[in-house]
Amino acid sequence: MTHVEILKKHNLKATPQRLSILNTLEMYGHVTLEEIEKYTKVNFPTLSLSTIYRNINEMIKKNVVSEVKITNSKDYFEINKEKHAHLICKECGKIEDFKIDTQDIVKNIQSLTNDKIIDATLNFEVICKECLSGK
Amino acid sequence: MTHVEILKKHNLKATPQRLSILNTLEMYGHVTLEEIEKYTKVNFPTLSLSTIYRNINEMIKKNVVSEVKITNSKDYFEINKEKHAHLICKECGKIEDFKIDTQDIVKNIQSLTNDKIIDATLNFEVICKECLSGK
DNA sequence: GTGTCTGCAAATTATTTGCACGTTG
DNA sequence: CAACGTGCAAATAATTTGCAGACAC
Repeated sequence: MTHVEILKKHNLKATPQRLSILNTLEMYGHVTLEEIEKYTKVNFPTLSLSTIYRNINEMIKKNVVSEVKITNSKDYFEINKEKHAHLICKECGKIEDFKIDTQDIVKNIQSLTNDKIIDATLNFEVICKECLSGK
Repeated sequence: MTHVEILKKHNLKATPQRLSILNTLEMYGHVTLEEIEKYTKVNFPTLSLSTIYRNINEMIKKNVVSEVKITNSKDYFEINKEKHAHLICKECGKIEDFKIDTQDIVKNIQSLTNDKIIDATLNFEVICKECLSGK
């Protein structure tokens, strides 16, 4: 689905500002607010910070974008895709998506509590292969 | 270990301010900054916000306290204990500690990536037993 | 054309800092 | 008593909001 289609599907007008924000998210995968500002302004110098805030919040509310919170670091944002976990390199800080079925984990864990587990947010601290190989 | 001992062990002087913050964390388990301010000031009305900020940050740096980041909610703080996961009730918002060995999960997952997995931060969205039973 | 969106400036909220004084070990 | 910690006020940073004009559909 194109970004235009995604926006329309969620009753958001496909403005150039929104498209450029989504484009930045697409290109960089996981970005902080300042990074969105920095990278997006390269191609869209007149974009204002308040528009970024308004749109990120709006798109989060509509489930187009989601927030990735990582201990001891800033908040990141990503385009909403299939559910996945994150691998966060302790050394270089890179964040990678990690496609595992979180429901598998949920099933394994469910027997350990009386609460009904609905879903899981999983962040793994890693040393990524590049850092491991000393690159 | 008492709070005084914990602080000394980390080269932090055991001031009444720090002890009262730790006491609030102990009593409530997981608290936001505003909650720390609110609850702590009941017994310590002169405590200043900047002292709370300074000490929370200091204690995080020294691993006395840790930050709990949950998608779509404020940051919480807790006293550092054995590694554990969190169960977050979608309905009432309550956060419970969930004592599972995160290393077990790490082991199960390690074969799926070439990154070296060091540790895991696990948050489970749940409906807690109280909400389930309609209380 | 109408309702939504944007940029700007101003308001509000959150966090940090400098400094003079108090306290801990 | 020396180093460290605190409160206060001021500085800075982060986020939100009101409004007038612009744009998407």
